[in-house]
Amino acid sequence: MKKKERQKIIIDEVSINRKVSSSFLSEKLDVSEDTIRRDIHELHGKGLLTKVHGGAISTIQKLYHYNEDLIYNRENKIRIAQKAISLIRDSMVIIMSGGTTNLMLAKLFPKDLKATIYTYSLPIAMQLTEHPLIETIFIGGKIHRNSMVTTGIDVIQYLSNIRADFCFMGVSGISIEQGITDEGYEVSLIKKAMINSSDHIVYLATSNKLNLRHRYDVCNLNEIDMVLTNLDSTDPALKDYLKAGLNLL
Amino acid sequence: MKKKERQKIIIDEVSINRKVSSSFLSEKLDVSEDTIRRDIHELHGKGLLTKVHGGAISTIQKLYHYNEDLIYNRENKIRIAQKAISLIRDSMVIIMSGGTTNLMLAKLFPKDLKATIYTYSLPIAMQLTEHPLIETIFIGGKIHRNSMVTTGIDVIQYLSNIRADFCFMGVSGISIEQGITDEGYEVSLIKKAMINSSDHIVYLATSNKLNLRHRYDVCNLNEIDMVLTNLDSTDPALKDYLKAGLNLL
DNA sequence: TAAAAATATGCAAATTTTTGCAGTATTTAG
DNA sequence: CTAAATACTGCAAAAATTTGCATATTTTTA
Repeated sequence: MKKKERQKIIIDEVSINRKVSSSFLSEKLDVSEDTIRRDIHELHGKGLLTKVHGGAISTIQKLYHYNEDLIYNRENKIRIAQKAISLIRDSMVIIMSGGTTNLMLAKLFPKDLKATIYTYSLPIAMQLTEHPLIETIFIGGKIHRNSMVTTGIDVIQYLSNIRADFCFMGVSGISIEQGITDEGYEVSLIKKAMINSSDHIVYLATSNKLNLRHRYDVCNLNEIDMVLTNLDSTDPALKDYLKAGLNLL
Repeated sequence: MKKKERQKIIIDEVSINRKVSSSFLSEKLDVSEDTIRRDIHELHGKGLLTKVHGGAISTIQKLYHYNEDLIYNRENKIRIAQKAISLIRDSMVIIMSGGTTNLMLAKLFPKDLKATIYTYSLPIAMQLTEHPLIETIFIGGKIHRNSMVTTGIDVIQYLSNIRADFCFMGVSGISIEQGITDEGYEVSLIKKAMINSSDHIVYLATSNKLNLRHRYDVCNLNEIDMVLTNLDSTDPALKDYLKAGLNLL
């Protein structure tokens, strides 16, 4: 019996019976207990079941899984996320815009972080369900298919009624002359609303987003409290931003 | 070079350059063009890039992927979803509650279906982003971690302002005496609100949900327009439901 | 506490998957 | 239309992964 088939049967058994022993599975599947043990170890690593002494118990099944390997510029995004995490304290209220840097941040939040997070991004909301102490509020609206965020007047209205400590903003582009800009008109209005509802604006940018300008203005440089990039804050590429008075980390 | 590593490099190249030729990749990675062709074929099958003549072009990256193999009772859910699809027409307004049967339905909607769909479920919303002609409206609120749906007064209020043709309701339990019931108080209120906002209530139930009762009432049998199960409507297990005057398919 | 059961580790053998090649079929460009 | 480039199929060899076993270690049970 091939490994994949076998592991599917293990998942089904655990789903039906809640707890299953390695010896039972070994007999049922006609393989050694060692093989079952390995399978259980692997499935546990994927979060599909929980390994216990002598067997396995079922886990709430998450059908959607996040493939981190696919993130472009992943190491840089991890670096940025780690800088962002150093700003966060328990009991904060945070707004997160979309994008993969924010998604990486959501993933890397400490598992014991206690916070309230507002977001309009489906992937980020899904990722936040893995954090037991985070209260996630999803801002509803019409789904924009490609970016998997909500749009529309509902989103802007909702944002205008909340007050957050921090807004972590990503995706768009930043330049000295224009500040933060975005490709879409509606998204730019939503981001403006996020900024208006937050005490501190932290812009997350991989270095390829620096000096990039889009069609719609979101805010000026002087409205941003801090920019977090994968570069060291002494990097020559950031010289002009420092000179413009921006806080870098 | 191992296959996984190689495929990651292919994805990165396509992301950077938008279009890449098989011969370029073959040289760069020092493998035969046949191997590249196979890789591209496999990555195309996973939706990670688009195969074109002589190479590949990039696809919008979806980082969250749906593992259909993990759905318990999958074949039964497909059967139910197919029955549900036979009820749907273009330009309908539909409310979908949570659960894996509804998720399967979302997946199996025709790719050319034109409809407006309201949902409070993160996985279902994500699945609906694969349907180019479906307008998905996500009902915001506080995320309930395990079931990945939104909860709270916001959801109920939002629902009270819309009017849908159909509500496809799943998960809970159904019995002759109590009708539809649910495990959670708040979810039961939300489901009541879904029912109040819909012209037709269609309950989706795998046979193991029949004669199952939970703590909180959602609605009586006589409020349900139709029940779709994996069983044939002449099945003995459904006799009492037919006698109670229920429509079955 | 001692004995039994479960787990972890290393390894060779077994199994499965991948690869390049040769030949054939299809598509593209001139 | 023809020639060149690309794609597909089948296959044997190579590579990668999996498996059961033996042994040592750890955990659980009585």
